[in-house]
Amino acid sequence: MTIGQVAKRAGLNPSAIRYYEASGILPAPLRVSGRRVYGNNVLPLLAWVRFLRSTGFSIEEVRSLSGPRDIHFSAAMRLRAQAKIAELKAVSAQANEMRRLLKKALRCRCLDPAACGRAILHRHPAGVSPPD
Amino acid sequence: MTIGQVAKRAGLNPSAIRYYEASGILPAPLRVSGRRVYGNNVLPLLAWVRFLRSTGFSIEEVRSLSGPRDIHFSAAMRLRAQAKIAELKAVSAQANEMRRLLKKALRCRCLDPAACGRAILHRHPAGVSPPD
DNA sequence: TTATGAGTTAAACTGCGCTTTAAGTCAAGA
DNA sequence: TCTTGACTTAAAGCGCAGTTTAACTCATAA
Repeated sequence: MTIGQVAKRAGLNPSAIRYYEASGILPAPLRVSGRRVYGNNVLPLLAWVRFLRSTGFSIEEVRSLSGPRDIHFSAAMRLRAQAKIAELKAVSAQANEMRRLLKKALRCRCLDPAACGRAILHRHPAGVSPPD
Repeated sequence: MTIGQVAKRAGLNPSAIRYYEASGILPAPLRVSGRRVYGNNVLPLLAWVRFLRSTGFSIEEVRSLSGPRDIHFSAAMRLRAQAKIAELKAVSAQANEMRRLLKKALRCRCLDPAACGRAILHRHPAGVSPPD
């Protein structure tokens, strides 16, 4: 497959695929007269990368996770994955809390944003130091 | 209060406060010999802005929400807030799904990341088109 | 043969939300 | 008077994850 075909099938831009290769998270494929030629095996790999990216792993993290090719979930990866799981839990909790507060704000009809801020943020979230 | 004092009490940098003012989400305060002088009323307002920002509203959205000063939750704002609530719900659900998949990946010990991707992504998340 | 379309590279650009920098102003304290 | 420290501005910089651009190559179809 050409890079364009891979891109289409993976739901990515060719530029993203080149970028992944340059970032070292995608192995350099064969070249035929200068052009990249991929086998089918690149598709699950790209799906895997997309999964990790959408899960919140940075490019750097994805790279560091793909160390020795023969051991998939190395100890290091397991650690990182566990950390990321905790992170995702926090993200979800934060989103839920913010949702709760926004709903509360929606129910409130005070005329003064400042006062409303005071009211809504009374039980203050995420490092907001409440006004005195 | 000077901008430095406001910044300290609001838990922000002076530059962020100036940035908010330049972005039109914070009213321009009085000037005394060129320097900004704030009243206490700016603190709940900043708390409010911080709350909206931490909830995921962009600067642009925060601006668009602070339209007519006398009506706090305008119809437009309620709409936007409702949209954001749905968004937050999706964020939370997505985080939970990713967490589920990562946990699944942690339990798996296959040797081939590609095959693992296939296995884990079998019930595919978030726009990942599964490899054939 | 020539045009077309898809590929190649390095380098610059994007968007967001600030932060940092450079150069200047100002009031108060020593 | 001089210094200090906090402020002022406009403009540039940052980090991330790609995208876009410019200039080029190449195989294929007309």
